[in-house]
Amino acid sequence: MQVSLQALKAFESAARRGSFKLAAEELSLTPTAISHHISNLESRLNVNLFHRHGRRISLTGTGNRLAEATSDGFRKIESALEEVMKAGSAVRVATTSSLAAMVLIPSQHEFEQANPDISMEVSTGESVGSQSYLIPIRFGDVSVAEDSDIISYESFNVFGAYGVTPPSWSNDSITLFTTEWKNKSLPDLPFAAWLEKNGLDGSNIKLKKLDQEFFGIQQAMAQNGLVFCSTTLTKRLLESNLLQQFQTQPVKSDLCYYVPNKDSYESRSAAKFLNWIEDIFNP
Amino acid sequence: MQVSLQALKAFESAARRGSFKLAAEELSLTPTAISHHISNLESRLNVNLFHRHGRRISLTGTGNRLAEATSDGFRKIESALEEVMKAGSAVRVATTSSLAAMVLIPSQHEFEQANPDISMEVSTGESVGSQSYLIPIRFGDVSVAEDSDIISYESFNVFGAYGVTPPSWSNDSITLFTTEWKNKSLPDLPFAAWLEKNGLDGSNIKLKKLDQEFFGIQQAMAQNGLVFCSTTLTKRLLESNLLQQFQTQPVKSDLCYYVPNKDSYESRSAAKFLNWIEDIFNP
DNA sequence: ATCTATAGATGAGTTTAAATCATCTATACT
DNA sequence: AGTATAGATGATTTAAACTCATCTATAGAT
Repeated sequence: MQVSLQALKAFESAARRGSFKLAAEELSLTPTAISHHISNLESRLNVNLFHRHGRRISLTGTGNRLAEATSDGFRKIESALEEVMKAGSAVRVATTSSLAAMVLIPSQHEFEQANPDISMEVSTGESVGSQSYLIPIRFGDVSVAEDSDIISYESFNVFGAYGVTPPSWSNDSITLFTTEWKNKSLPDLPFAAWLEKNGLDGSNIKLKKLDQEFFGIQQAMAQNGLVFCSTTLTKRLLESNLLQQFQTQPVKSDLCYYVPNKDSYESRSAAKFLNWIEDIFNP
Repeated sequence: MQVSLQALKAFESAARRGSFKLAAEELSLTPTAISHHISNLESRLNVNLFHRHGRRISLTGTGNRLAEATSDGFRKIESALEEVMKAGSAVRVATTSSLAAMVLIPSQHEFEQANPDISMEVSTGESVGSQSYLIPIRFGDVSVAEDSDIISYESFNVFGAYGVTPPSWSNDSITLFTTEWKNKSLPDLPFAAWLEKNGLDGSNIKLKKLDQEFFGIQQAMAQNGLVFCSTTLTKRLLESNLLQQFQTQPVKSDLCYYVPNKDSYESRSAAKFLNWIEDIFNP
């Protein structure tokens, strides 16, 4: 093109503001720069774009037509840019209450410390519209998720509040918090498999079922009790000695966390977030 | 703005052509420049815009969205620019058959010689839609035209083919070509006033009426006859000795040539043309 | 009316952004 | 496997963009 885009931007701004001085302020330039741009534009186009009444200016008819087009055009470009920049400077993550409460929100600050240029936002609940640039972390059956989308295969085990005496499985009557999904299409927790793997089939265990894993965890912590739940959710609490685990072995399940179309996120902040969350899940 | 428009243009082109090399050709740059622009853009936006498969590229989802907006935006701006440039590089003039045939078309070449960067186009006829940037030169009653729009007040006189013997008004029976407008709202030619001014009231003059002035002029030239017509139309022919005038005095009329809203033409080519045509009419 | 302050124009000089060149890597096609 | 092509990267050069100093014209105030 034979006319510079910057000159057009200067013109657009001057036309919109009706003054070279104001355009200069808007673009962080000197009025001289605007004047040069516009006279350059006028001589390249062989058209007067502004009438000069001494120290006052007004658009010519041609100037007016050009101004409309340039304003529309730049506005379009700028609003798209803003969208994209938003995507680059923030990650919005939507996930289950349990993952949000037990993992994401507690480590949100840590992520932002490690990535000062990215702000992280966590949301839960159904109301999560399909906003652009939202990263959903879903919890579900491994068979419904694409292999490449899975960020964590869930294992389960029994945990207790820190300091609680290890239960003697064979003798005592034990109360264990566990989860029964509201959503019936989700696979059940592998409690039977866990009993078998740990040779505790005949134990005298009473289950208290809640519909969110983190409710059970919180109950166990509050009442010095025990909870059968995902190892992913408890990792942080184990590390900070708010929970403990015993001699029992974890069992795999058919449950996993996954991000639908994980590879379709090309914003660098999304990529950083996904790497970071996978690192947390699979250290 | 924190991203350069040139980088966006480079991106737009690369996105549209699907190749840095092709974009470089389109923008008359090196592929290196495109590459720099795009990686600069990507790091400023914190978003990958292209997938790199070795030496092949493809848009990311974000890239695609941005490309749509930038393409639309730049297209809008560029098409307006083209319009304006057309206005700057050409003048389109619409006028009466007589003015076109006797004045504008004969001096078209001269104008283009004097203004090599401007191409001039002359059109006549009713079909002239209200195209943008068309300059109409109308012929009409001085009372319907704005004073400032008038480029020529018409005077009338009798002219003859060059070399024809001057008529002896008192003795001979003389045939005179003249004009009777098809359009009845136009004032008649000031023939009676001319007779009076030149003291020829009683002369033996036979009028042959045609509906375009230049028909009369051509007839007079072809038949070594006489024509009563506008001095504007004949000036060129007088100068080139194809017509001559006699001892008679010209008379003013109520007719004029004018350009509606003459001052609204701000393209420099239009301004040059208008100056030039006024110079021709009023030397 | 005259004076002052302000907006813009103009030309020369400076700065920074943008383009190129040279070099390197990866891949598609013989 | 070998060659040619597209793109990446870093250093260097170039040209466009911006500013500064100066000047003009006008709007508003005294």
